Amino acid sequence: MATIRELARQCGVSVATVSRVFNNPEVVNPDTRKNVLDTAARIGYLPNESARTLATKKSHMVGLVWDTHHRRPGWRHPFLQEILIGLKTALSDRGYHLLMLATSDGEGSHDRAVRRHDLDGVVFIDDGTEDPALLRLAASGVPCVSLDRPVTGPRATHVISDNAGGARAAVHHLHGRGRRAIATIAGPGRTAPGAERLAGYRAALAELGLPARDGYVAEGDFYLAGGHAAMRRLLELDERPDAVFVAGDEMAIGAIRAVTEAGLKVPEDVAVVGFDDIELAALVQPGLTTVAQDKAGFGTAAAAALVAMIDDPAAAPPPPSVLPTTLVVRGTT
Amino acid sequence: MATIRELARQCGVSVATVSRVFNNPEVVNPDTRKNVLDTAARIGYLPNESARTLATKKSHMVGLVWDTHHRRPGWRHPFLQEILIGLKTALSDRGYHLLMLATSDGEGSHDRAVRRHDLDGVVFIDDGTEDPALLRLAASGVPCVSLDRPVTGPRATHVISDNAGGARAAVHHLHGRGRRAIATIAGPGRTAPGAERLAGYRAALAELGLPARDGYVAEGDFYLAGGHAAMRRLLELDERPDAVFVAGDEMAIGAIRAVTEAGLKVPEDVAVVGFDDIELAALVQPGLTTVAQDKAGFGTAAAAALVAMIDDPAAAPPPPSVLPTTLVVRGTT
DNA sequence: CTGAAAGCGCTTACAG
DNA sequence: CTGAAAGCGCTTACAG
Repeated sequence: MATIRELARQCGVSVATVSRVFNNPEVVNPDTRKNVLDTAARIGYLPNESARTLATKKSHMVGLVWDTHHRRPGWRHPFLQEILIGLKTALSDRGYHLLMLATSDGEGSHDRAVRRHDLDGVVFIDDGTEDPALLRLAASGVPCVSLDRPVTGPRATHVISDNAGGARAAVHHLHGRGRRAIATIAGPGRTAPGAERLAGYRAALAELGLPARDGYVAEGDFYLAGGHAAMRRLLELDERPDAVFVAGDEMAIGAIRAVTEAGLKVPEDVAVVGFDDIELAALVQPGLTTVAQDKAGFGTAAAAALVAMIDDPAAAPPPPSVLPTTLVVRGTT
Repeated sequence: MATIRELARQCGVSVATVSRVFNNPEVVNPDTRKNVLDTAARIGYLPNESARTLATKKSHMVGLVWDTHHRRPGWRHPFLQEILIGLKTALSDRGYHLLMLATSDGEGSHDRAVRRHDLDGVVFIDDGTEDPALLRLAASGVPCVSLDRPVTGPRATHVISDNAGGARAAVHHLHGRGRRAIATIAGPGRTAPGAERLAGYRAALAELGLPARDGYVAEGDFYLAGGHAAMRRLLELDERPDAVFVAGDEMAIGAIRAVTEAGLKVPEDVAVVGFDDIELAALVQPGLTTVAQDKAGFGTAAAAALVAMIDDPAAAPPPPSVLPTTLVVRGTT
């Protein structure tokens, strides 16, 4: 592979000049610039990234921490693919690559990988665990953006859906459909989406003057089986709910199954609203009414926040992005 | 950050010795080795990857080419997440990170990124397009493994499901259920899975002595809407099929919808077998009988092939991995 | 078993 | 606008 030295030789200039052509083009004479560019294209010169990183401490790579799955086996994100597309696209438009950080590597932990590779920033996808390496990272001053979970750090911010708002909209919708005995199947309280959606549910009840009955809150785990089990508990109540706001679509589908198995009908006997708007929501019969998240928005917002921090090391971290949600009404309400 | 020089100073040895401790430990005196390791841990020394890569030309990173989605908008993999988990885990166990290669970056194309970053290998996830940059890459001698698509190159191999075998099993299963008018909804002929599953279907018909009727082959696009449209065409045939092998689960779900909309029943009037065994297959009602692919197997097989090529630059590429499939019988047959 | 030295391919003050 | 030189943090023959 041609090196900068070789290119410089062929152009009859110094390596410094070649370097400037690529990094600071406006400072070099237009003619020599053109000459360098042309012969670079001709001989197939490509700057070596390791050498650049070594010299500048900028790797043009952003780490992605996802799935500490040795700890939470089977953990899945409901729309990881959409997030990755959004992230990758937005990042690459700005010249950054995404490095998927391994969890079980010999480097020990994520913060080590970040230092070893001179990563310019990192994005976490929350898996609901408290990873000390992640907290160290956020505290270390490396630009960090966390998805679905607040973080604090000198250069850390997060992007999250308007979970409470979405939950409120769901409950108001149910109320508008004439339902008054509205229960909820919540996500795990240790996750921000779980906690915030539950808070939104409660706020909506208060706004609507509906009583907050203890038994009407069943906690699930965001998975189908959890939703199924939670719904069964709800159906055994003396005052059976006539509607349920479920904090995740997978759980909602499990819940619907439980309703059907009990010989009841959705939405006639029990109306159901989910959260997420996963692909499946439109495919089940009847279609699932749900609170749609801006899936691609996670990636683009994260990339924008990251790049802002990287570009201006002195700036305060951007405020958290709160992505609006949209109620999508289908057949279950 | 502590550098090797600083660590060497603190240990009273040369940087060469420190380097050996990390790269060739058996060659250094046990006592000095221990000393180096201990003080490295104490002062938090971490070897800088860019410097290592610059010196050795090994980056310990593998590129992932996925989603040239500016060209095929909306393209999705039915089980990308499972593949990524398998890949990442297997690779990281061997000390490699995964770099997601951007498509729209300033580097132009994938083969450039590979050279710039000294990537040790690359894995492609087929999107059904012919990317010249990918062909160049495979031809260049960089270790390559392609998923779901044959490639040729001095150090290239691929991993693919036993598509024909799976298709045959599906048709034989339908035949065993007493069906004799068995149609198929095929994937795009330009993709290997599309072509091979169709070939398997035809082979099975021949084995069973069933006629191969022209109208019984409808081509879809692997997506729901395509399966729906294809099924409608099949239902309009004079000799309506009583069974259909659909080359992908999403299409199968679309096909089932078309059957239902036509006032017919699955499986009574038309039995359906899909391919993939996506999560959804177990969730629809009735459950979709389908040919399951070894989803995690893609990642682990790819990682193994890649590492084998990386570890032995002189070796011939490993033969293609053909992953066995499994028929999962549920309610649609 | 260990050290001195060259080299990997860039960038960036510093002079001019 | 351009060049000479130092430096980024490692690895690896080559001697000893």
